[in-house]
Amino acid sequence: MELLKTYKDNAYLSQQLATINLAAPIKFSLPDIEFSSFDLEKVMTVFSELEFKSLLVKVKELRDKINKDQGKITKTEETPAGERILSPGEAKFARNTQKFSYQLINDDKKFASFLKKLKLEKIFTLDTETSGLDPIASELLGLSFSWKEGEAYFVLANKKRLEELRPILENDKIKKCGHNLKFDWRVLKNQGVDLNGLFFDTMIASYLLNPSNRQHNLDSLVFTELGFEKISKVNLADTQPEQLTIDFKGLDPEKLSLYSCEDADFTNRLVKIFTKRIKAENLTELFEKIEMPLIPVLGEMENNGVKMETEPLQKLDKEVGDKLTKLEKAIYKSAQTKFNINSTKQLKEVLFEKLAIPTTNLKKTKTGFSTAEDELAKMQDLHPIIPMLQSYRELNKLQTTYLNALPKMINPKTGRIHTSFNQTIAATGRLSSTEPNLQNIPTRAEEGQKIRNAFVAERGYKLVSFDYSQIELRLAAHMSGDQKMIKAFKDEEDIHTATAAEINGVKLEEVTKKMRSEAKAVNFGLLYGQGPHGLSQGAGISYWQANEFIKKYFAAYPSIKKMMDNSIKEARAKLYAVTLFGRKRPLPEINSSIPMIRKSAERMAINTPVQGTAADLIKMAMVKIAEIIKGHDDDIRLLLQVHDELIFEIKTDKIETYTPQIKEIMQEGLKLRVPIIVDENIGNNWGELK
DNA sequence: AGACTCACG
DNA sequence: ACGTACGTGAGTCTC
Repeated sequence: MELLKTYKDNAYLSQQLATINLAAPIKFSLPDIEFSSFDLEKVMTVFSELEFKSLLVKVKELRDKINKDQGKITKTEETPAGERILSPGEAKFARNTQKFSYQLINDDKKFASFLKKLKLEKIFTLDTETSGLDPIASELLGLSFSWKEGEAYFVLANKKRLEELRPILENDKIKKCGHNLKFDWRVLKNQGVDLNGLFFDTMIASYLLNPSNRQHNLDSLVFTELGFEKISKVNLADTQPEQLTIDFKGLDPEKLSLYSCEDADFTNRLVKIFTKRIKAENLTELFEKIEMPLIPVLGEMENNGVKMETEPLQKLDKEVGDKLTKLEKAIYKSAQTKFNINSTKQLKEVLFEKLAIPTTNLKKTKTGFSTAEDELAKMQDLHPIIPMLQSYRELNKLQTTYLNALPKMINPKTGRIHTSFNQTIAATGRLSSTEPNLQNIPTRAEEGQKIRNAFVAERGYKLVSFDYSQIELRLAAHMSGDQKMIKAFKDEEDIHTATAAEINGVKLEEVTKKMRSEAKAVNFGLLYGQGPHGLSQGAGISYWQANEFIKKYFAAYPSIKKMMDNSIKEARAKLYAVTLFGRKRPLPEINSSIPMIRKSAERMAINTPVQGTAADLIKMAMVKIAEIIKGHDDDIRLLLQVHDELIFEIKTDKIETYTPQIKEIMQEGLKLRVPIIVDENIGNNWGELK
């Protein structure tokens, strides 16, 4: 293992080190060495690159925490210098002392003997190697297998071998483990092989065990759990750091085999560790019944993709471009200077210095007064430049984030957009979507709405959406057991109108538009643990009015208040928030002595059970729906999930067949004290679904 | 890399 | 006295 000579050897680490910039030293203790964070450069020679990187991450985490804390601690309190003892697991920087038996299977004889052994196994770990990271475009180079510690096999892929492996891969009685199995599932699916029996994904296990971590990559799990430093991909392929993707194609099979076998072997070891921990944390049901079965569902959605028409976007792009050019000119004229409107730094100078727009009541950021939309709205009448800036911002966002970006994401092979649905990112249990994010396509602004029109159904099909109506509020009503709110939902009242009637003490038919919109703001805000200030912003009313509103709200719905207090109490005792399905979110800061940090954790304790249960619920529905539409992908395909809605592409004459079944699954999957209502919409494009 | 802004539920 | 709503991803500028 290569130890670092000095940080100057490594541009990345050198930059990292420069950004640390600590005000006070942090002390570190390892079994055989003690050092302060000021001495990082001196001690770096005893670490390998990966060790040192992980150390830097820890130092930065601590620095951020200390900086955050310092701002809030009063003068009388001494700021404690950070001190931290690395846990044995972290300190256990095991060196390469282990023995491995890894085999490259690259001829018929070796393959026959390997296959014989594999056939004896009822559970194993596998990993696929491809020429790239996009499962659609990539070529399958090989598969590695492991079922015993220190032993693994790498099969160099060809058609014949894949055919012989097919019965095993497709047999759902034979359990498959892996790390990020969705990728392997998609790769094999595109080779015409159905990977069945997905049993244990270490990435998902790691996520369920610690959903606040955003990184669950294999290398760092192996390092922190087993103290082993895997061969780095970069070293393997001799790739330049600036190269984004690593092409394994043409790589020496021996090297690829070693790398892949290591992946399978160590994933297999992690399976053992995480299985115990999942069980100990009572996460088995959630893991086995929801998260694991969801993998092929998401894989299918990603493979399906969604069709996009580029012509309407190009037309819109031109319109928006013209408007932007005109706005730009008008803004320069109004400011009597040319500047970069996208630079908040320059914009601030223009607004607050050159044009001297008064800054009272404006929010501040770290670098001065904010120019965010909320703040611009406050200045709206003070200068004609403001409305132009607001339009500019809206249109510019539209153009850069959507109009320019989306057409580039159309896959040339399929003519469709294939997003990634990430299952291990959001701390509450929600999915997230990347490359591109199809969960934040505009809907509110009128111009933006047009972008949805470009997402279309294939000829002969329609897009059909199913969305849970007020799902989070219904869950809050159920979980709190609040009689008034339950009754409102049972009577199928408009919940915001009902709330407005309750807090204003008027009859339902006497509720004004204003009363309803205020009530709506409170209903939403309460799910976030909002205080009077936030509500006054959200509802456009004064602080004191907002304060009164909240008081009345809790008087009308006393059990909601009780539930919120209870959520905090429970989190304080257990140090985590929990959903109806047993998903846990650790909240270690719930007992912090620093009010701001503690309050923030308290809001998470209020919000997570509601948001997280809604996420569990729709995931469960997706799994069940996938079962009924399995094998009918010519008739119906699930394309998108947007937190409380599912969007399908259904053959026109099959819509009537599937709609009631899907609705039934979504509405009846979980029995609550209130009905769950699902609304459906049909259209030729996404814009028509409302 | 971090800050800011803004799109969605 | 203080700040002040939950959860995301992406584009752009600045250092």
